Amino acid sequence: MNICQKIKTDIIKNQLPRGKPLRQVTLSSRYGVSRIPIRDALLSLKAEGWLVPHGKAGVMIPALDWKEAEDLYLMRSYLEGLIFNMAFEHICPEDLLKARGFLMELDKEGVGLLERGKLNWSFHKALYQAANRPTLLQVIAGLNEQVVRYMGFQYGPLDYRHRSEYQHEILLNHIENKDKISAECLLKLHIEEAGVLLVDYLKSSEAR
Amino acid sequence: MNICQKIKTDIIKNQLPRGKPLRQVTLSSRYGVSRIPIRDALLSLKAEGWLVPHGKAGVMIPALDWKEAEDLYLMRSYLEGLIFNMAFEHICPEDLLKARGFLMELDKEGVGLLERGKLNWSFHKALYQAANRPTLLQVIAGLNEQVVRYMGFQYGPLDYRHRSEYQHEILLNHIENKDKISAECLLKLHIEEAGVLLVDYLKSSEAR
DNA sequence: TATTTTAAAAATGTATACAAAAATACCCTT
DNA sequence: AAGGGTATTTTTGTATACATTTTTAAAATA
Repeated sequence: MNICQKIKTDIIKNQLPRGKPLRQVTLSSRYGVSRIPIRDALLSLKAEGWLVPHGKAGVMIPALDWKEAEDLYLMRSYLEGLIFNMAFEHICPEDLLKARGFLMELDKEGVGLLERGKLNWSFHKALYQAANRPTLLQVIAGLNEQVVRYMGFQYGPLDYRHRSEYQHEILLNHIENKDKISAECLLKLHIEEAGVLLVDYLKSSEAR
Repeated sequence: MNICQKIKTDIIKNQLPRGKPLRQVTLSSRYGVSRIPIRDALLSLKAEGWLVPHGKAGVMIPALDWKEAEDLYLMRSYLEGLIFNMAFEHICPEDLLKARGFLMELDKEGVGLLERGKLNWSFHKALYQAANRPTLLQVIAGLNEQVVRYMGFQYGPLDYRHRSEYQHEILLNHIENKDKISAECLLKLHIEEAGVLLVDYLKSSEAR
C-alpha cells in the first residue's frame, strides 16, 4: 500500500484534520518517510480532488458538501445511463458472471465500507466494459472515486445495503431477459436513490 | 509560467517525443531546473491525463486518439447541455456582457490556438456559472482541458472559426430572447459539430 | 484600542547526493 | 542463430540540506 492509498484511507476514516492545512513534516513523521514522497502524494491527491489548495501554499481536506455529492450522483446517473445504453447489446455471459461474482462478495458480512465501495464500482464497471468506451469509462471511474470520499461513515437506514444488493440482482435479471428499457431505468433510479440518501444524510448532519 | 504550463505547451506544440518515455533528467536540463520540480510537474500532469504511465516506471505522452476525442465531445455536449439548462433562468445581463467580451477577443486576428481554446472555454463558462453548480462545472472544465490536448494543429476547414463565432453570437441572441429550447439545442449542436470535425480530421490523418 | 510594520518562526520549494529498481547490452548456452 | 541469464548502465525513488516564501506574533505608531 503506497502513501497515496494510506492518506486516502486516513481521510475516509477521519483520522486527519479537516479544514486546516496538512503539514508535510507532520505527514512524513506519521508515515515514516521523508517529505519528498509525501509531496508526491499530496500533488497527486490534489489533482484527483482528494485535497484542495489552502491559501497560497499547502493543501487541506475539503469539507464534505451535500451539493458536491448531489452533482456527483447526478453525473453518475446521467453518464452511467449513457454508457450502459451503449454497452447493453454487447454484454456477454462472461460479463454477467463477473458481475455476479462481485455481487456475491458484496453479500458477505464483515466487508469494510471502503472495500464495499470498490466492489460496488467493480460490479458496475463489469457491465459498462462492453461499451468499449475507455475515455467515457475513465471519467465515470473518476466520479465513482470521488464518491468514495463520502463513504467514510455509515449513512442511511441499515437495510439500504440489502435493498441495493436486491436492485443489483434485478438489474442482472433484466439484462438476461434482454429488457433494455427496464434495465436502464432501474440502473438510473438505483444510482439516484443512493444519491438522494447520501445528500439527505449530509443535509441533516450539516443542520446539526 | 510554471513548469507544468511549459510542458503542456510543449506537448501541444509537438515539441516533445510522443510514445516514448519522457526522461526526468532530459526535462530538467531542458527547463533548467533540478529533477524535483520536474517530478512534481509529471505527477500532476499524469493525474490530469496529459501523460500516461509507460511500463512500470516513467511516463509518456499519449497518442491522439479519435475515439477519445469522440467521447470527450459526447460528454461535453451531454453535460454542458445539462448545466446550461440549469443556468438558463439565472443568466443575468452581466454574464452576457462577460461572454460578449470573450467573443470580441476571439474575433481578433493573430490569437494563438492555445489562447483561442482558453477564450472559447471562458465564453462557455461565463454562461454556465449562473447554474451555481461548482462540481458539475469543474468536471466540465476538466473535459474542456482535455480537449485542449487536441488543439495543437489547425484542423477542419479554415472558415470553421467564423462559423463557430457566428454560432456563439446566435446563442447569445437566443438567450436574450429567453428562447431556452433554441439556445440549448444550438449549444449542443455547436459542441457536437466541433467534435465531429475534430474526429473526422483525426480519422483521416490516422488513415495516412 | 486598532492598525500597520517588522522581525522571527515555520513551512514549502528546490538542489544535490545516494539507494533501489528498471532497462539495456553483453556473453554464454543450446 | 536464437534464447536466456547475468552484469552493467541508466533511470527512477528517497533522504538530507539549503533557499525562498508564507505565516505568525510581537512591537510600534496613529
